[in-house]
Order: sequence, then C-alpha cells, then structure tokens
Amino acid sequence: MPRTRHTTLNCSPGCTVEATLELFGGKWKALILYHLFEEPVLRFGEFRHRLPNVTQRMLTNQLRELEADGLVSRTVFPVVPPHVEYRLTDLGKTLKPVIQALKTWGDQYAHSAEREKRLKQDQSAQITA
Amino acid sequence: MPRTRHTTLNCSPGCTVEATLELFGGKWKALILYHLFEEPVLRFGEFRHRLPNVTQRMLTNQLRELEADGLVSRTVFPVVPPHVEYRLTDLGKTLKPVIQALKTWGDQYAHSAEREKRLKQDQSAQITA
DNA sequence: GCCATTAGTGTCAGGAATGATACCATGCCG
DNA sequence: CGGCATGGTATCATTCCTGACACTAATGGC
Repeated sequence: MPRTRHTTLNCSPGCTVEATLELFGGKWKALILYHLFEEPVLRFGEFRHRLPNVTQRMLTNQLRELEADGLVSRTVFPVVPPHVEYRLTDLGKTLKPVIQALKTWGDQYAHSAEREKRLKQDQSAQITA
Repeated sequence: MPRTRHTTLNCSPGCTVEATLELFGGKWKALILYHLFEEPVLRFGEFRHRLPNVTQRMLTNQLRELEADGLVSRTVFPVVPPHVEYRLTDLGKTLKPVIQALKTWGDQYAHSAEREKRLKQDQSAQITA
C-alpha cells in the first residue's frame, strides 16, 4: 500500500482511519501481523516459509517498519548461525480486532468483489465487441 | 497503498486479509468510504472539499476503482453543468465494521504509534551523537 | 580447508503510483 | 459575446515501491 501518506493527525475527520492504514498498509505487513496472531513467536526463516513470494529484502523492510512503529519486537540472539525472534508488542496485540475484521470481511465478501469485477469486465467486453 | 498485490485468493491462510486490503488500500479509498458512511450521497466536488489534498485525477481514479470493485455506485445525471452522485453499494455497506475498526483503533492508538516512533528516533539520535 | 547455515545488506533496474498542469464540453447568465 | 460552473481527460514528469541478484559474517561439521 501504499506509500507514505500524510503524517499529521490533525486533519479532517476520519483521518485516523488513514493513520491506522499507514501502519500495516505495506505489501506484506498485514500478513506478517496475521501470522504473528496465529503463532506468537516467529523467526525470520519461518516468515519466509509462510510468505512464499516475499523476497528477503522486502521481508526485512516490512519487519523493520513494523518494529519502528512499535508493533513488533525483534530479539537478536548473538549466536552463530544467527537467531532472531519476532513477536508482537503490547501495542501490536491491540491490532488483533482490526486484522480480524479484515479477515472476517474477506472470508465473506472477497469473492463477491472478485465476481463483481469480472461481471463489469465482461460487460464492457461485450460493449466493445 | 498500495499497489497491485497478488490477485488470486488461493494462497496461504490469511490471504483474505490481503485481499480485503487491496480493495481499499489505495491512497484515498478508505477516506472516501469513510465519508460515504457519514454522508450517504456525495458529489464529486463534495469529495474535493472533504479531501483537501487530493488531485482531480487521483480522486477520479480512486472512485473508478471502488466502482470497479463494486463498492461504490456512480450515477450520472445528463445535465449541464454535470451532476454525478456517488453512494455505497450494498457490498460497500458491508465494509462499515471494517472501516469502523480502523477508526476505533486509530482514535485510541495512533498517537501511541507516533510516540513510539519518535522515541526510537530520539534513541538512535543519541546513539549516533 | 571447504561447505552449509541464518539473517541479513547493497546495488541496480523496472514499473507502478502519484502529482502538476493544461485542456474539454455545454448550457446559462449577464 | 464572454465567463462561469461541474466533472472530468490527457500528457508528462517524478518519485516511490518492489524485485532480482550477489554478497557478507561466524561457527560447526566433514
């Protein structure tokens, strides 16, 4: 998602909606959080298994941003080979209802939206035909 | 937000979380939906007033994408000057709890995340100093 | 000595998202 | 006749996001 949006919180009503979205609107952040709700402690490599299409660089990026926003904590064990654990912070845990709402809606309606889009595409295809 | 992400729904668990986010992860979509929950019918110009920093092109884009996904309906009155009304579809209305969850969280915690980020920045500033 | 392991980092390149700006139609009002 | 109102388009430039790929460190095992 997005991209850096406005950073101040003193804009029009509904602004906090955007502010919230900025925190986990990144391409993989919502999934990262989702997996951390399922499994409270995850290592870097475990994320890579769960998110099959993410590159190392992207995964690092997203995790660091989540950490910078105080949603995820990163614990490094100074051993070789490296061992790093990620878990939710207390603040991160408060996001659970939000992520849950996203999932609930998606499970119910995502297919509707897909179908909707296909229908419109078919219609315009017929018009142009 | 985002950007086009994966389009299939048959990926790992939690995928519908992402799918949902794709629908309103665009830079202004969540705000557009939010305003439509507050005011059931809005015209193009009214959006421009409510979203002060959006350009015409972006607004058109976002509205068209929401329409393509079946979340928003667009009604054109063939008069001069043009008159166009936007409102939520039935599918769009089902998103209310999701947007509401985003807002509720944002109202409570957005400031925490901001503070968190500032704290870390200050810390690293001290370290490098 | 050589390789595997884990969690990264660095660099480069391509493409997508967004912004800025200018332009359009058309009917009414003065 | 000229300008205004509304809801857009078209074009170009830029900036940002993302992916591909190569590379690193330190230790244990063969």
